[in-house]
Amino acid sequence: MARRKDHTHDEIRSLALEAMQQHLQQQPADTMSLRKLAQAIGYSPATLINVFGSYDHLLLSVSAITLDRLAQQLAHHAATELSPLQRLHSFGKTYLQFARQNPYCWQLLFEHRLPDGDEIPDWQQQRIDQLFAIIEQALAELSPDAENVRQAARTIWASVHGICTLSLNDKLFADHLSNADSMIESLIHHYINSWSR
Amino acid sequence: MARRKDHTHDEIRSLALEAMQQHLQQQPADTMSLRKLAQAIGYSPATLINVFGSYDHLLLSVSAITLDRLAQQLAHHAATELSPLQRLHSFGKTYLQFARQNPYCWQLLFEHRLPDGDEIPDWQQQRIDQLFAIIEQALAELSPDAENVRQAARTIWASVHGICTLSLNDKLFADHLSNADSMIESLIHHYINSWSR
DNA sequence: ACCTGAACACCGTTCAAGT
DNA sequence: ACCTGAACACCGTTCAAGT
Repeated sequence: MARRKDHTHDEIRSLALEAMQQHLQQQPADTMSLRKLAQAIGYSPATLINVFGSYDHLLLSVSAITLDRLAQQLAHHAATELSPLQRLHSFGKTYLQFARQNPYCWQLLFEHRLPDGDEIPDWQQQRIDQLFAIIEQALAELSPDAENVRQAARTIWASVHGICTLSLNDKLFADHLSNADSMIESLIHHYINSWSR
Repeated sequence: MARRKDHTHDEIRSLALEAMQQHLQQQPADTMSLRKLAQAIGYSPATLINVFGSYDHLLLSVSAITLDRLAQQLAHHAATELSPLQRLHSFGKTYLQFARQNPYCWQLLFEHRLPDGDEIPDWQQQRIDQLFAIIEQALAELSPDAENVRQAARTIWASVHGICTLSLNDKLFADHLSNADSMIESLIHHYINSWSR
């Protein structure tokens, strides 16, 4: 058949990741497949398996990019001239906004699991640690107790995350569509109000 | 081939749902399939499609049962002789415990989405409303403001849910394994502490 | 009327064979 | 060495044909 070899390994990587991300702007991950993706970039399914190891690892690479984009937006909106409390509210707002603007990337990031014994790579966890750092920094300015800060940061993140998840999946059963925003505000306001006392 | 007809429609329903639930005690939903399930109960895949409409609707029926089991446990542990605050803590604790004891049922319940335009049936939403009622009842005893109660109930539920989700998926990156418990306690304590003031 | 075998249009992955 | 066609072992769903 037609030999390709027009691209290096890394170029094929980029082509595939780009095509997948473009798909995720419109449709959920499970409407794409290795075969469709391969056809979209003009290579065979087997080539993509060669490059990424498996379709699951291809999806994991997309999630890594999503995590980077999320981290970038969060860092950008948490400008240090804001007060700690303002930064926390900004974190929640930006997190929800990102989830809304990238629903299918976001779903993939948090719902895709590697099969069986495959472990989440270290570089993926390091990315998450960076997100926690934003919250922890703000909290540290509100309370000196380090261990408390670790737990409070995780509690706030997970709570904000839960509100976003259920909001995206329409499982909040709230009256107004915009309720997730005020729920996050309410959460951060009340939690910090008591926690930082 | 061998005619079955040994069972009524409803009996086939039960057989399939039972077999799926048994599978979910050990393995995630995506390791089962319509074909395997059909074979497990001695019918053809097409029969299950006849009975449930589609494999997706079969999975939805399993989730309905899961939701009922969850509601039952929550109601059981929220005995009215406890104080409102105690009942809220009991809710969080029971919710996490259920998620831990039924990880694959729980994942299916919250991650499975019907394709495209299929709406979540009314009877499923009614089940969720019952869960909110438990929280709302406790909150109502702490504050008279009805609209506030609705939002606070949803905020607390979604937050507890988020902590459970991330804990189950090992995405909390916490030091101790038992941290989800104390995070939920922290969340409810601080939120209510400020909210009910 | 109820059930299903066979067909249909797909999957991800492997690997011998081609260039 | 790099890539892939074809094969393998699966999917969910449909429907004509059997009882």
